[in-house]
Amino acid sequence: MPNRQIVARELAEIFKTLAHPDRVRVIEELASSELDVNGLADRLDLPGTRVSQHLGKLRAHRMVEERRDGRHHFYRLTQPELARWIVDGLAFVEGRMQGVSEGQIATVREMWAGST
Amino acid sequence: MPNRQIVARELAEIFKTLAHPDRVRVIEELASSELDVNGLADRLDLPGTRVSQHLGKLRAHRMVEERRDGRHHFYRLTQPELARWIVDGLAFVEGRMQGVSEGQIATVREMWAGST
DNA sequence: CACATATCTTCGAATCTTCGAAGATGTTTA
DNA sequence: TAAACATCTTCGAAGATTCGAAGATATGTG
Repeated sequence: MPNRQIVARELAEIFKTLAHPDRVRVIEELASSELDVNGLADRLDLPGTRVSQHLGKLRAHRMVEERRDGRHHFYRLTQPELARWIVDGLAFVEGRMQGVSEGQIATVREMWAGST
Repeated sequence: MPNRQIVARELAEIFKTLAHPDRVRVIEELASSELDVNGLADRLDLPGTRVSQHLGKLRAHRMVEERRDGRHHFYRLTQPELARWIVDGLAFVEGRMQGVSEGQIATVREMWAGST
């Protein structure tokens, strides 16, 4: 009856998949629009090759889906609610951050969670 | 104006802290009751020394708080809502698991989320 | 005080992750 | 077809994580 353990293992896999700042940012970008690798690389100011590697991991865990159009590979969230859930996790960030006020966190929360 | 990056970094820290099945289980145990290290070790069937190491990491990230009574160190969640948020993450587990039906996941969800 | 109990910390090996560089694949353009 | 473009995969070094074992602390007990 080790269901709890199996579920805990799966949850830990999800957390591991999200446990990199670049991947968090990728997901938050994809929350608002489908983008290709270079589109993401531009917005996040990261080398395209690195974005590709992160997408490979997100793809392996079925967190993103790919649509190819010519030489472009467009990505979108498999489950868009994932982005919202991550933003909800900000509740556990507040009070842990040096040099960033709660107001600033609220601003980011709105940018990400937001309709803006 | 790299607030988004700072916030992404903090979120990734949280995910990293949760990115181990034992720590997920520790948090879900603490959701229902305060426990000492051996109490956790018994319930999770893990060596106490390992539980202690995991608690050390959770403590470092202020996810648990310690109360000492004699030689016992009792732990509880700093923010009990954390356990609920983790359970909400199960929404992103379903469909990814081999050998465990959705009914079984639902059962675990109830055990953890639940009033039981 | 000596001893047992409860927990923490340190150490080191095995394993995993990250990241840039280089090479492979597929697509469009000239 | 050659060249440019977009992306993926592989490789290897540097760094981080995990885990048991051993040693350090602190608190009760006889």
